[in-house]
Amino acid sequence: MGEGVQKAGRRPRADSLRNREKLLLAARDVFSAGGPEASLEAVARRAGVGIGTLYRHFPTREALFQAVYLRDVDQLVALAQQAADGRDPVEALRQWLHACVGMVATKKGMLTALAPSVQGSDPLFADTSRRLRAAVGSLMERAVAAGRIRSDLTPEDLMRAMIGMCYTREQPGWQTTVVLLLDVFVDGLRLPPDPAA
Amino acid sequence: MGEGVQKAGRRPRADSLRNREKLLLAARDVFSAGGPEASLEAVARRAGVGIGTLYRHFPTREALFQAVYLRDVDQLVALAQQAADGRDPVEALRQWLHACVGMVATKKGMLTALAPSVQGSDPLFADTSRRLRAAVGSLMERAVAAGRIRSDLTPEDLMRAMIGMCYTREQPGWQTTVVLLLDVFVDGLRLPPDPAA
Amino acid sequence: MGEGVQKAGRRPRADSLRNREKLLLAARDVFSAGGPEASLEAVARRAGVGIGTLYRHFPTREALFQAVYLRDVDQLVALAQQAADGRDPVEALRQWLHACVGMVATKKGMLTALAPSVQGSDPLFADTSRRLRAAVGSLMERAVAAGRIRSDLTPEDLMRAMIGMCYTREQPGWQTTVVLLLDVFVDGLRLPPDPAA
Amino acid sequence: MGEGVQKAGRRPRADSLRNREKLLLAARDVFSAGGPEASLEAVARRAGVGIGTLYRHFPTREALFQAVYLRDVDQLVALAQQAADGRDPVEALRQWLHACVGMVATKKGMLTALAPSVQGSDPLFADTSRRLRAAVGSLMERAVAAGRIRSDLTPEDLMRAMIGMCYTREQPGWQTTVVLLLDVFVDGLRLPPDPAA
DNA sequence: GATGAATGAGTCTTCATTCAT
DNA sequence: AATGAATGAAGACTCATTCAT
Repeated sequence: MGEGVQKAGRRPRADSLRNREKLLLAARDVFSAGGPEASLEAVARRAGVGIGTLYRHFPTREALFQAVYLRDVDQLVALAQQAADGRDPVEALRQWLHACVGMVATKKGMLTALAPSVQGSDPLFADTSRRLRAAVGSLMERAVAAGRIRSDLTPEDLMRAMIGMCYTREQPGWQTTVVLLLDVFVDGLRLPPDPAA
Repeated sequence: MGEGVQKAGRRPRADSLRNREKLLLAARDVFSAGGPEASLEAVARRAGVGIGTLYRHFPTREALFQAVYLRDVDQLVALAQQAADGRDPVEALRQWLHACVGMVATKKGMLTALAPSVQGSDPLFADTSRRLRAAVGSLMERAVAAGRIRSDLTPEDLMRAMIGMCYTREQPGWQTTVVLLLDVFVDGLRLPPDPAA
Repeated sequence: MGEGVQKAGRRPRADSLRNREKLLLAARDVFSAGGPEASLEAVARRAGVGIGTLYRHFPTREALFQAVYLRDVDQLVALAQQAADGRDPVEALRQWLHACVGMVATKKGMLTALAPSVQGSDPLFADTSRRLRAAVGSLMERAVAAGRIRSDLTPEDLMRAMIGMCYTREQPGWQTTVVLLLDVFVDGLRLPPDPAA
Repeated sequence: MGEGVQKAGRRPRADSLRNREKLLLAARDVFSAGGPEASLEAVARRAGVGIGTLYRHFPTREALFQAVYLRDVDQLVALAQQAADGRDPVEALRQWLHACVGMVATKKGMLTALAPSVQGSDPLFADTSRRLRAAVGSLMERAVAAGRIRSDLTPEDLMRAMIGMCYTREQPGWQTTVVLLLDVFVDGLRLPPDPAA
C-alpha cells in the first residue's frame, strides 16, 4: 500500500527488495538530519540508487514517509502493550510517556511520524493511527477503571500532549524539561483517592 | 530595527508606508498558510508589490518575520500584565493560557512567532523573548508566592507547554481540546493547600 | 560633456558641485575595488548621496567612468611631457613606462581608463585619446630622430604594449615583472648605433 | 575531471554526449562574445538545452570553463613541441608566438583560458598550467643554451607578455600589430653574438 | 527494473533605471 | 536638485518529476 512496486502474484526481485531496504534506511537518516523537506535526490544518493528507483518504490513523498516510520510507531505500540502489564496503572502511563520521549530523542524523525498518525486524516496513516490509539487507550483504560485518573481525555488527547511537549526539542537537555512537563501533566490527570474506600 | 528603510529625520513617503503595511499583512497570511519557509516572492505577490520592494523594506527573511509577529507578542505580554491584577493567582494563570489559545486561533502565525521567541537564540528575538519571559514570570511568581503552585518550573517551561499543546491545532474544534489539556496541566501544577494553615 | 547637469548659463548650486566631487571620489574607490562592473548603487552609497543624484550627474556608467579617470590620464600626459625634457631619449622612454607602471599600481582603475582611451573609438574618449597620443608621440619622436629606436611603431603601439603587460597585475610583486618585460621591450626597440657616425 | 557526470563503467547515454558537446560549443561562443562573466543561462539557451542540463554536466562555472578551453591549450602545447624541433631556436620562439596569435585570433576565448592557466592558482588549472609551462620552458631553454637570448625570464614571463599584447585585439588588423610588438619583444630578448666565438 | 539524464519551474538575490516626493 | 522608493528583469542555483536507455 503506497508502494508502486509489486504487481500481484509476482515474486519481487531480490535486488528490488534490497533497494527498498536501502531506501528506507537512507530516508530515515536524511529526514532525520534535514527535516521532512529534505530532497528526495539526497535520499536516493545516500541509498546509492538512482532517483528513478526511489520513485518506482515510493511514488510520492508521503508514501516514503509512511513506510519509513511505520516500524517506529510499531515500537511505541509494543511499548504501550508491555507497560500495560503489572504495576501501578498511573505509573505505567508515566513510564510509557517517558519511553516515548526517549524514542523521540533517539529517532529524530519519530515526531514527524507521530504527528500525522495522531492528527492527520490521511488514509495512508489510518491503520497506524488505529493501532496506536488502541494501545494508548488500553493503557489509559486501566487507570480510569481503577479510579485513578480523570476519564474525560481520549487517547488522542494524551498523544497530542506528549507530541506537543516534544516539539520543544532543540536545546541541549530538552529531555529533562519534557519529562518534567509530562510529569506535571500526569499529576494533573490524577483523581484524589476515593475517601469512601 | 530590522528594516532597511528610513534614514533618521526624513518623513517616510506615503506609498512607502502603505507598502510596508501591505507587506506585513501579506506576510502574515502567507506565513500562516505556508509556514515560515514560504516563498518571499509569494509574499510580494500577495502584497501586490515588486519583489524588490519587499527586499528594500525587509532585507532578510528574519527581519520580515520579526516585524510581522512583534505586535502579536506584544499583545500577549499586555494580556499577561492584565491577568496579573486581582483575582486568584492560579486562576489568572489559567485564564492567560486560555487567552493565548484564543490568540493562536485568531492569528495563525502566532505560533511561528512564539516558538523562536521562546526557544531560539537569535538576537533579533532577544528583546521580544525577554519581555515575554518577564510577563509570564511575574504571573507565575504570584502563584508560587501564595504557595499555590510548584516552584520548579521556569516561565519558558510554561510557555513551551502552551506552545506545544497548540501545535495540535488542525482539526476543527481543536481549541476545546487544547484548553482541556492546559487545564489538566495547570491542575498538575497545583500544590495541596497547606494543612498547617 | 557627458554630464547631465548644467543648463548653459546657470551657476551650479554649491551642493551640486560638492556632490559631483564626492561622486567622483567614491567612484574611483569603488571601481578600483570592484572593477568596472561595480554597482552604481555602491558608488552612490559610498559618496553618501542618493542614487538619483548619481544619475543626474552622470546619466550613463560610461560618463561617470570617463569623468573619473580623466585626471589620471592627464597626469600621464604631464609625465610624458616632463620626461621629454633633457636626458637620453631612450632612457626617457623607459622611465616614462616605469612611471606608468607605478601609476597603474597606485590607481587600480587606471588600466580601465587607459584601455578605452587607447583602443576605443567612443567619442567620449576622443579628446583624452588625442592628448595621450600626442604626448607619447613626441616622446618617441625624439628617440627616432636621434636614430636610437625603430621608427615603425606608433604611439598607440607603445601604449598597447605597456597596457598589455600590466594586465599581468595580480600576483604580489607583479610590478617587478612588468618593469622587466618593458625593459626587454625597449631593448627590442633600439637600433644599433650608426657605425658611420 | 570537473564534470559531474559519468560514474565509472557505464556507457554514457547518446544524448548526454551530444548535449555535452553542444554545451561546450555554445560555451565557447558565449564566453568569447561576452567574456568569462557571461550568463550560464545564455550558454544553455544557445546550446538548446535546459539550464539543469548545463549544471548536471558542469556543476560550476569553472568546470565548464576548464572543459571548454582544455583542448585549446593542448593545441598550444603541441605547437610548442613541434616548434622545438629543428630550426634556429630564436626563430622557433618567434614562430611559436606568431602561432599563438593566430590561435587567439581564431578562438576568441583562448585568452580567457590562457590567463588563468598562466596567472591563476586555481587547482583546476594546475595541470594545464604545468603542461604549458613545460612546453614553453623547453622552447626557451634551447635558445638560452645556445647563448642566444637572456636567461632571466621565466616561461610565465614570456606567456604574460604574449597574452598582454593580445589583449589589444579589438581593432581590425590587430594581428599585424601584435605580431610586430612580439617581434620587438623577441628582439629585446636577444643577446649579442659571443665575440669570443 | 534500474538508472540517471533532461527539463523547467520556482527561489533567492542583486541592480539598473525610473519617478514620486 | 536631491532623495530614495518602486519596479522588474536577469542570473545563479536547486529539485521534483518524467523518460530514454
